[in-house]
Amino acid sequence: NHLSWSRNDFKFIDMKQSDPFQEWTDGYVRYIYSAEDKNAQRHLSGWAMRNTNNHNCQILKKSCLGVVVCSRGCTLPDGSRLQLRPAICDKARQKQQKKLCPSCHAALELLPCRGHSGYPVTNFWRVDGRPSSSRSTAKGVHDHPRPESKSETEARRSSVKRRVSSPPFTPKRRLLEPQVHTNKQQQVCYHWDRISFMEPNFPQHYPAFQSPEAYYNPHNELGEAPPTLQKPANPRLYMSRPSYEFQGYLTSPSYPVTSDLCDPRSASYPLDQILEVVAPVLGSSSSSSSSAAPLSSSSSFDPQTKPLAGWKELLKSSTPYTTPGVPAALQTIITTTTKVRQDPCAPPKQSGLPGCSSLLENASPSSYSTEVKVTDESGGVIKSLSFQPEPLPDQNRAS
DNA sequence: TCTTGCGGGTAAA
DNA sequence: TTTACCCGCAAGA
Repeated sequence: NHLSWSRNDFKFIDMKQSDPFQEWTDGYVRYIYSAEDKNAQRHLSGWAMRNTNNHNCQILKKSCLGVVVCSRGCTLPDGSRLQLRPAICDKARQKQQKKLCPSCHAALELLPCRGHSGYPVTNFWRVDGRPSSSRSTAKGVHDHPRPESKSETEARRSSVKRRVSSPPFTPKRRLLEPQVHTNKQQQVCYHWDRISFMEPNFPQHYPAFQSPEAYYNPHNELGEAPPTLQKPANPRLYMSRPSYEFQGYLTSPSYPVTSDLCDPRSASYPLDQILEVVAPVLGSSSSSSSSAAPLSSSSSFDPQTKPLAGWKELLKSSTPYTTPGVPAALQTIITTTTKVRQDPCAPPKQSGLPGCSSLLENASPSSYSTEVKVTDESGGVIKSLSFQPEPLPDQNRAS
């Protein structure tokens, strides 16, 4: 859906709008933040995201570490479950995993994130084309409960320091989010390849999965599917309940549940309400039926009733990269985009370009040759236009 | 002590 | 070539 991002890029730029900071991004979403946003400056995330070297000095890539849980799956005294934030540092994390569950003293277990085609969900950060903003792109749907947020972890640490003889740790949020699923359900929940996590009703069964963001109908203008996250297209727009915490962050406007939002041809979305149009376009069914799902307060979701075999059969017959409803001209942009680019990290003697940091600060169309491959955060080609001073190399090693 | 970001390097697809 | 991931380093909280 690079093209849809591209189009949204222009809208955002034109409208000079920014998103309120999203701490719990989930799904294939993208946000543009004001440069004044401290959380965005710190590349903050509620998820435990570690830095990943993508050999691209302009794009910071982070991948999710998952969540640390009790290996026995015990229930804390308050009825909640332990969901610790994995330490970011490898050594610290190893040390962390040697610790025991504060409740049942069983070993702790790290549930790795496998929400992006079997790999951890990734977040990409980069300075926006506008000098006063940055943007974040998330790829993948977290297939595990939320860990403690960073602020919670820090608060707990400082609390532990203050109170040497403190009672056993009970994460604050776990008090608020009793886990209603059984272990069997967890098994299902933790492996997204068994079910669709874009299933709108899913959060009703797993409160810890609640994301503050609106999920958008998994189809988009180009019909580009996430690499292998090929889930059956769900034509419905759905969103989770507003979070009961981090209200300061979650000031997203109320998202209109209209079929327009599901129509890739509609260009009338309020910009500050567009997060991302995601999705595997599987066949033609997804774009044609765009009935919006209401905020579901009841749930009929049952993994048992959605056998994977059915999904896979659907996937087999799907054509994820077809683009129903996409204006031909827009597709042409991609197919004709010149793939010549300069290496922004290359020494001046090779490229004649400034170094990475200065490039970010002084990015301008003149920094590149007349043929520029413009990519999104994940490295896909999104446009070949030149009016926007956005040097966007591949997310990975620019060579 | 831990987080964060950077970057060299390897391996697999 | 792309992507994931390992490792070490440095700066800073």
